[in-house]
Amino acid sequence: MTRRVTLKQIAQAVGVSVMTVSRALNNAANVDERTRQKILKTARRMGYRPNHIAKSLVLKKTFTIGVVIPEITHSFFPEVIRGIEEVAYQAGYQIILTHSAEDFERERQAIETLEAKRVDGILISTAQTMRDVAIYQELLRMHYPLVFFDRCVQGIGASCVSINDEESAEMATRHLIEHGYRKIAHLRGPLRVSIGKARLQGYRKAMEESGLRVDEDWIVESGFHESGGYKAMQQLLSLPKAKRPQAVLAVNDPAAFGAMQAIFDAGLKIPEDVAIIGFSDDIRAPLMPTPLTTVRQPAYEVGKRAAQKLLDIIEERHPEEELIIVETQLVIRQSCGCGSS
Amino acid sequence: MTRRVTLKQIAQAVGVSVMTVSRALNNAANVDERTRQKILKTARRMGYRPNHIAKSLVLKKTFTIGVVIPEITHSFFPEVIRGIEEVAYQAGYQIILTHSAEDFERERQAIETLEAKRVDGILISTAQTMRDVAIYQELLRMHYPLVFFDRCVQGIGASCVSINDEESAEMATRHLIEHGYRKIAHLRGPLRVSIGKARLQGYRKAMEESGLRVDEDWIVESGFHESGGYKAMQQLLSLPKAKRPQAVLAVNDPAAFGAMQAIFDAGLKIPEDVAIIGFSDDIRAPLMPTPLTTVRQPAYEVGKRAAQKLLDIIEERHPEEELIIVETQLVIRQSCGCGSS
DNA sequence: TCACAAGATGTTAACGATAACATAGATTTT
DNA sequence: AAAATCTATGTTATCGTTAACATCTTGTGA
Repeated sequence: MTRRVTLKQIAQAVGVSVMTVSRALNNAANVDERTRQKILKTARRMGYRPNHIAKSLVLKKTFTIGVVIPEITHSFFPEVIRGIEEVAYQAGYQIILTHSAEDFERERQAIETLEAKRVDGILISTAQTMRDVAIYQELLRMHYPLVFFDRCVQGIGASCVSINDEESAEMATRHLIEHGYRKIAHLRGPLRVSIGKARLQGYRKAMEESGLRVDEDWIVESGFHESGGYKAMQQLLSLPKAKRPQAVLAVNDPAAFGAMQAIFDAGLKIPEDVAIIGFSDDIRAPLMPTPLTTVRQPAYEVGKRAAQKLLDIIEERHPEEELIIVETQLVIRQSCGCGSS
Repeated sequence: MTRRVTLKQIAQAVGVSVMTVSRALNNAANVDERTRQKILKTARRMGYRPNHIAKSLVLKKTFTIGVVIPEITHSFFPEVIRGIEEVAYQAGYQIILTHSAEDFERERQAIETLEAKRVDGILISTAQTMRDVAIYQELLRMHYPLVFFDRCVQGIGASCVSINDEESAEMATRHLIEHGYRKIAHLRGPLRVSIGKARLQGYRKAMEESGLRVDEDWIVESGFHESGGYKAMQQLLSLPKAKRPQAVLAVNDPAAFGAMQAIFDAGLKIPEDVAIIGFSDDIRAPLMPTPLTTVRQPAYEVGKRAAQKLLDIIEERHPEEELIIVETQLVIRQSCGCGSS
């Protein structure tokens, strides 16, 4: 790369000290207007580009935040990123995006690199294979600004932005119960991931409070993807007829899509034979052969709130731990048994 | 933030010079094994985290690449990003993601910041409102590694990774012609964006070579979104019956979705009344009431190739200008008039 | 007219790391 | 055994910028 123009070179060209150039370019006070103009002109002429690396070194601030997501393709995260990016942009921050591909080791590496790059703070949605919380605790111990979003680790003192998973799952399950279904199954996510646990709890709570028995065979792990949903649903459909569920709450929409395919492949109908509700309001949800009733997660909003909270910590406005809940909404379509909307 | 441990502090603790610590931590030769072990142990105990900012300053290398995309939500770009991230990760690079929101001024700012942060190279997909190419030329003049992807600026000496837009549009148009349609319209993108221009050209070429007349009223700008596609299609449907097109090639899938809705809202049927082909193979394409025939763009592949090319330039393996074409594939479904596949 | 404030600019050190060269002591070569 | 080579380590300068303090001018009020 061509050697870059530095403050020193501009200083020499204009015939002033480096410090004066620095002051002029940073619009600091106490610089003679004529000197400033001359410096600005020369800087432009010479094609000067500020060096934020040097600046960061002395300021101990990079105006960069690190984002660690487990998954890019799933339509939820791009929306979250857009929210984060929007808030960061407004505040003059850049984002370094890293992708753990649901792999804990890769996530740990990502965090290490982000630390090495001295990002001003980190936003994390944990990987499915998360094993221990020591890395996060270490970050917190050093007072490294850290905010979890969507998939949180709670109880270690970090702020968290997520949706009210438990209540939402409860609400969705209640909706199925109101339709008159009694045998309701749940395709659950991994329990070490916060949303997996919370949604399962919400499901259980709704069943319990309605006095419905939960057969443990109705709770099957599906993971977050189509294929897992397909297999899990097959398993449910292979139960003896008396045990077979009339309705299913899926941990997210992709799992629901897989399950719908399995139901279809078994020659059954939705919602007549099996009703189903998903979670996400994936872009594809309204386009399914039977449009999918689902819990809409305002992903953009989650991203925005998470970034705002992180900046509040970084800039020491509201550094205290906080649990921010973004409200969901049950989007009723046909898969739950409701008439065409 | 807590004061960070530095090489100097480790050096003092162990009783050696800073340089020895640096060497030990970088696995350089000529460090006594016992000394190295002692240093490594002390570094770990003290919770040392390397400072890439300082490192970057002296090495003039950040192991970071900047990515500028015009749009995050559109399912194409998240996939591209995943490809970029994957290649970057393998090579030990991080990515700074910036989002121009289709705004030229914001894109210019993003590039400036990336330069200031001294990223080792930049990947760009230009904004729709692109006005002049001076910024890119400036980057190239300074030999700043730069690769365009998807929406390229050609003829200024930068490498570009994209799909064979023109040929693909030609192929898709031919397919419509083979179905026997004669009056074929095109919902085009903005002409200042490379894909807008190329796809239009491909359409024209196919029509011309088949000896079909192109009525200029058949070429309507739709932009890249549903709403634009909807409006553009309404415009086509309002043409006098004799001029009304029998088939449409849309510049991308979202535009096609909008158009399909307009056709549906006009009480017409796809493909019986109007056939349509899109471009992208959006995740929703197979789920449309009439599944959409479309040109599949291997987005992940585009991301990978772009990142690889950029790294080839950065690491001076293949710095020469190159036009990399990733092959598309016509995914035949029903909207073009083909029977159920 | 003198002391003092304010304005404009300069000087020095620091941020945390590495490159390049320097220097002891140990080991090999002839 | 002297010279040459290698090994382990240290010293100094540097990357590009800013903070903090120092200095020099000019203007101002008593």
